[in-house]
Amino acid sequence: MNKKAIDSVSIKEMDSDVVDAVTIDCTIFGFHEGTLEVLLVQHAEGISKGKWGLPGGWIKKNESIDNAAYRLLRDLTGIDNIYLEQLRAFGSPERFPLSRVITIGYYALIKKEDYRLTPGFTASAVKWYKVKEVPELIYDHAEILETSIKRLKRRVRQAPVGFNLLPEKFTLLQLMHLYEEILEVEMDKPNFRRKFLRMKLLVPLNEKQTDVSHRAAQLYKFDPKIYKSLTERGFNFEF
Amino acid sequence: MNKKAIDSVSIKEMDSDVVDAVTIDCTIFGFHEGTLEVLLVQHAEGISKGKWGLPGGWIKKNESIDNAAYRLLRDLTGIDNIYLEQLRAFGSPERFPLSRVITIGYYALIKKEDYRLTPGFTASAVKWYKVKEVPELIYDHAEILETSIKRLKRRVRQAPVGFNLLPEKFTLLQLMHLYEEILEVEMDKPNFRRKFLRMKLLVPLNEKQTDVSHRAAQLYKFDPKIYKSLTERGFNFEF
DNA sequence: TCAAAAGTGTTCATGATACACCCATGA
DNA sequence: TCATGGGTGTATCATGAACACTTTTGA
Repeated sequence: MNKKAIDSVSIKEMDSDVVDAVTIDCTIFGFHEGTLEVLLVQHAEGISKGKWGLPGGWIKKNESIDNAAYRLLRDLTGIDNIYLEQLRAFGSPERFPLSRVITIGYYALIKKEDYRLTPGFTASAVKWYKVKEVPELIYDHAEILETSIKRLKRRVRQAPVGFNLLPEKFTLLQLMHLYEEILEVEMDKPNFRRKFLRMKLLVPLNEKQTDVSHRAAQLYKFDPKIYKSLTERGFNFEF
Repeated sequence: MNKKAIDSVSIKEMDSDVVDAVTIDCTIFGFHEGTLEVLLVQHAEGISKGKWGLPGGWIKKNESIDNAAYRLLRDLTGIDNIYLEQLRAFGSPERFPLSRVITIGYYALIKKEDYRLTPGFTASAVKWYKVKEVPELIYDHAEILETSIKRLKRRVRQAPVGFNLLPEKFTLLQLMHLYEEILEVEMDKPNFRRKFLRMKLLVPLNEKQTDVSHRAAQLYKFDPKIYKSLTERGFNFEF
């Protein structure tokens, strides 16, 4: 038995044969006109010049991985307080052609209304794509995207994270369409209403839709305090 | 906007300020006499000499992360074909006191009957601990263990991974006790039977318990082919 | 008054839960 | 014959799915 194999404590030797490069790559989801979208960047230099990929970068020595991801997103979108979750590490030896690099995948949910292109950045370099219409991606980014979509599908059934994709005020139908789009299912409107309202997660506002050519719908907002108190008493979603 | 922030393609500079050390740490679960256990190692050298931690090690440049984890487990337990799943990366800047090291957490499920201490390894250096009785662990290993337990609880409700902790042949009650132990709940025997049998995942053997001072129970085995065909048609657990 | 979406009511089938009960086996 | 776990039957209740129906609003 090799002692080193079980002792991660020992300091890595200078000339060792082990992985020494780690990046972050992040899938950023948005929701626009009933469609799920992702934010892609076009690489401006290097061997993948002109190709599209997920935004990413290096992790600095004095920041946690999560904070590195937040920093990247802030730089890219200009938004703080983004919903962000780590997926896992991706580490096939061939994933990056020039050297051995492990990447840590993240996915983020943003309210597109809050998003603004950062000054100094041209529209051709950063672009929203519909999830079903993404172009070919560099390296293993298609796999990371695929994993992100799967994770989002799962996550959305366990906690009300979908709200991070909607504007502050929304109708029950908008919420249902979000779930339908993410989960790729059709839902029954009356049943969805009752099911969601029963959870008591939504706060009805003293406000209705305006300028719609049909009966105006009640607007709701999501109250994270209510969610917190419910989760503390044990709580679960399922659609 | 910093170009580097969104372009993980560019080769890392030699003297850069970014993370350059990655390890693996693995929680190994076993099940013995109705109790969930984990395999811990006692560090023989370095600053944490004498203390207990999860088995771990470095990732080699020519192997995937998963394969690094399999290699570590094979070296440690002598077993191939272990059930193994990545948790996520853990990367607080302070997690390792001597330098900046990111670790990728794994958890594994092994049939304890298959396990044998590798020759040249003394019992004092590797030991099974009951999950509820683990000693203080080095670095952030308590967090990794905690995450493993949570993940196992979740995973066991979605797929029949629990079988990887049981011997080849088992009774329905043994299976139920495994679920009770992992999920920390009490279950109803008749209902558990029916629920599990309805799934048609178990293959009844032409064999019963022997040498028990009560009615001998039917022995079952788990057929991965059946599980596969069921998952392809869409299938889900819930307890 | 029509179209379109908002919103309510009701029925039916399924599955979870609780628990009473009988069966086989060794000590 | 008793203790112990193996195994079956059944009544009750909660939930999800299907769908018919009424309401409100702008065009």
